[in-house]
Amino acid sequence: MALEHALLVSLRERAASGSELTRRFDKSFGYFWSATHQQIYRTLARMESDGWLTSEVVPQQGKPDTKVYAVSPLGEKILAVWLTEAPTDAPLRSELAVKLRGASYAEDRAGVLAMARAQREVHRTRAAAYEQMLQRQFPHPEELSDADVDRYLVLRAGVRVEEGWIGFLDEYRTTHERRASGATDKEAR
Amino acid sequence: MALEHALLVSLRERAASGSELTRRFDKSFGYFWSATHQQIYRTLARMESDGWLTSEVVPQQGKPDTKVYAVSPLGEKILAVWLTEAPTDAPLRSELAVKLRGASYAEDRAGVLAMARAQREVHRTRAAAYEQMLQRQFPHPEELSDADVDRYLVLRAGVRVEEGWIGFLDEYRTTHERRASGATDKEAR
DNA sequence: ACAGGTCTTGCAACTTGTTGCATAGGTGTT
DNA sequence: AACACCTATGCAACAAGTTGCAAGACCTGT
Repeated sequence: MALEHALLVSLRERAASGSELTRRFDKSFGYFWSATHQQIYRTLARMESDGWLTSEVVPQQGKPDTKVYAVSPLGEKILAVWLTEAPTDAPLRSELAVKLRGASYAEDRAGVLAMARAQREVHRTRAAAYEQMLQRQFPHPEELSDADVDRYLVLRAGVRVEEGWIGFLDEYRTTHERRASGATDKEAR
Repeated sequence: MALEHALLVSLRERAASGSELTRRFDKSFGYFWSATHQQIYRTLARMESDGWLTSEVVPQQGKPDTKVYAVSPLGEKILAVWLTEAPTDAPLRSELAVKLRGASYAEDRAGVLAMARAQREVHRTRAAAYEQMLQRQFPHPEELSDADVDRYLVLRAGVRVEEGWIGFLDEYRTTHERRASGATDKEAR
């Protein structure tokens, strides 16, 4: 599993409570590792009982107390080791790819093409969001600290992946448009 | 869920048994949707009892009987509808991104860079495999049937995604190399 | 004939992730 | 004080995905 390690990274960036972590995993961190608050609370509890984290109850202004977790020396050690290990190759799951591959079994190819066009917009919007975050958070990429340059670079990865999808969805659309217009005679086989 | 729909697509391409589907999901189909044989057998059983599939026991030469599933009219209908719906946005989970973002908490950045280099090779190899499949299976992309052009295009998506990672991992490496050599004075902040 | 292999199907137990709901402290409004 | 409303933490039940194992069919070699 790797949620625990994602939590270690986030907590090393700054100690936090479950709800604060939930917010992070809905925003920036969540762009490459998502989790629900339930998962997070449960995992934090387990990590603490395993000695990876320490916690401290902190009273707040105008809000209920929070339980703020920090990475213990054991947790730091575990993270340091994990970081250099090869990632366990993710199970690669693209619902979009399944749909596009199955497009010829829809009643109407136009419906799938419309979905693909909408999907292209989704990716375009997401890429734009990343780019805006890059500009706002890292206006001078040459002068970043060690930890910040990695946050910067991972955002760059996000942009590239999104652009990969956009490029593909354009290829998908133009290929099918060309076929629909020019090559109606070849439709059967 | 979407394994059921992935199975519908695969079974519409050609009726098959659980073990045959397991093989497909380890190869081509598995490049964008993976599943274990257990998942597949259990899901097929449920789909049949829900009337999405029909099955037939087929004796084989030199092997135990197999239970070959085919998509029922109900299954076809369900698939046709599903194909045009927007994909439920996948939970985006990149263990590599987590590791790269946390790189500054490793004992030694060199270890993470080595891991990243190895990872680049993994993606390069995978991209090459896709390209080979493209060349072998679709030597003449202009003359493909409706179902085949989609198989072709989805492979193209695979190539693009892999190339996106390669491009990023190159950027990652050169950025850190530049920092390590030139800018040792800025290391602290 | 029987030991050893492999193929197909499948059960059981476990882990991971999701959804719905609950409790308790705090605020603000009436 | 009573009420609605918000935040933070958490329980419980469920769904999805993984791992380990095994039974039965069939082959091959001895």
